[in-house]
Amino acid sequence: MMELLIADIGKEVVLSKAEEDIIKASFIVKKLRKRQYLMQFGEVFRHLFFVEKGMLRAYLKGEKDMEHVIQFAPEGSWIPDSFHQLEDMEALYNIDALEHSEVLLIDREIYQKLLVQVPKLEKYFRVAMQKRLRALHMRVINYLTHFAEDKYRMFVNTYPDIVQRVPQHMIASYLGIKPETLSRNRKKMATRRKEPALESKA
Amino acid sequence: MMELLIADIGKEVVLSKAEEDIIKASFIVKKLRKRQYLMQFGEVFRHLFFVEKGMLRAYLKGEKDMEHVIQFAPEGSWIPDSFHQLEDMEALYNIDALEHSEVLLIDREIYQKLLVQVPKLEKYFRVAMQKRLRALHMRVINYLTHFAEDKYRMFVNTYPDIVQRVPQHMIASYLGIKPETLSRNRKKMATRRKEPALESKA
DNA sequence: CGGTCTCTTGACGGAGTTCAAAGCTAGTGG
DNA sequence: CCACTAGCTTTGAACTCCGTCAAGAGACCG
Repeated sequence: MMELLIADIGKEVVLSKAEEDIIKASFIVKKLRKRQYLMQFGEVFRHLFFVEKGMLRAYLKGEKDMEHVIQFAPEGSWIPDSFHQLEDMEALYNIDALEHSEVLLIDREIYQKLLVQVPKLEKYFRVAMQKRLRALHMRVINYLTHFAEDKYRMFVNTYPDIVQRVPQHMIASYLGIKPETLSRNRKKMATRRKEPALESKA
Repeated sequence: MMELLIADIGKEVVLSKAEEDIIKASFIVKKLRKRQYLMQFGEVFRHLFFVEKGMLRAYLKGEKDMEHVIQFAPEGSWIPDSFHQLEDMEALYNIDALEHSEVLLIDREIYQKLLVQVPKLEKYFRVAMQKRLRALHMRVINYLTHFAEDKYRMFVNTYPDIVQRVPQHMIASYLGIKPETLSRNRKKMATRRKEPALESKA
C-alpha cells in the first residue's frame, strides 16, 4: 500500500520510518473502476491526487461535446498537473479513470500540515512542480512544430508506455488532431518504414 | 530602482525595510537596447531575470531559421518561464529585448542564499511558479482549439497589452500560425464586426 | 531619403477536417 | 462460454483552412 508514493518521494529525499508513517497516515486510498469519475467540471476540489495504480485522464469538453485531453496520469503521477491550484477553486476539467485504478487522496489542509511536519517534502513537491513546468514547456514547443505526424512521433518517443495503454482517439485529442488524421498518419508512417526505397518497375 | 520587483513581492508577502534592502542588494541592473540579446541558445545560464521595464521575448529557432516565440515578458515578468531549471544547464532558447528594457539579474547561488536570508520569499516564488503553470496550461488548452481565429481571439483577451506592443508576426509565431494567416484572419474579424448583417442587393 | 522591417494581398497546393459507412475488438450479459 | 453490443479504428470522397511563394505597399530609423 502506497509503495509507489513512498518510492517516488524517496527518489528526491531520504525518509525516516517515522516520516513514512506520518505521510502514509495523511492519505486515503480510493479505488476507481474504468470510466469512473474522480472529479467533475465545476466541483470545488479539496484534494490532491496521486495515482498509485492504473491510469487516469484529465480532460475538458469544448463545442459539440468535443473532448480535449489535458493530461494522462499513469501510476506514479500527480493529477491534476500538480499543484498549480492550491486555493479553493472550481475544477476546470473532468478527471476519470481509463483503467481500474487506485488513487491516493490528500486533503489540502492536511497537505499543508504535512509540509510542516515533514518539511523535506517541500523539496519533493517543488521538484515535482518543476518537472511539470518542463513537461508543459516541451508540449508547447511540440505544438509549435507544425505537422501532425511529428507531434505524434514526439509523443510516442516521450510516452511509449502510454501509447500502449490508451485508445488512439484520446492521443489524437491530446495532440489536437482528429482520430481519422492520426489513423491515416500512422498508416503512412508504417508503410514508409516497410519500403524505404521503392522500385518503379518490377 | 527595482520598485516593480519590490511591489510585485509586496503583493504576496509583507517586507520589512531591512528585507527590502537585502533583496535590492542581491540584484544587478542591466539595461538592454531593442534587439539586444540577454541570453543565447547553448549558453550556460547562471541567472534569473526579472523585467523591470520594457519587454523581452524568449524564442527558439527551428527549421529554416523559423523563429518560435516561447514567451513574451513585459515589465513585471520573470523570464525564462520562471524557475523550471535551477540547475546549471544550457539555455534551451534565446532571449532578446523587443523594446529598450531594464532587467534585474540575480545569480542563482545568490538566489539560494537570499531564500535563506528572507524565507518568506519562498512563498512568493512558489506562487509565481504556480501562476506560470496555470498560464502554460491555458496556453495548451488554447492550442487544442482548432481554429487560428479562436487562438488569436483568446490571446487578445488574455494579453490585450502585449497585442499593442509587439509585431503581429511574433504573435503569429507564438500561436503557431503564419503571419499571412493572422493578417487575413484579422481582416475577416474586422469586416465581420463592421457588417453584422449583409444586404444581398442594394 | 534609402534600407530594413512589417503588414497585406493574390494564387496555388497540401495537410487536416467533415461526414459517412464498414470492419474490428473487447467487454457484458445471458 | 458464446453472442451481442458498444466503442474503437479504418477508409473513402469532398471540402476548408492554412501554408507557401511571391510581390508590393506602408512605416520607422538612421
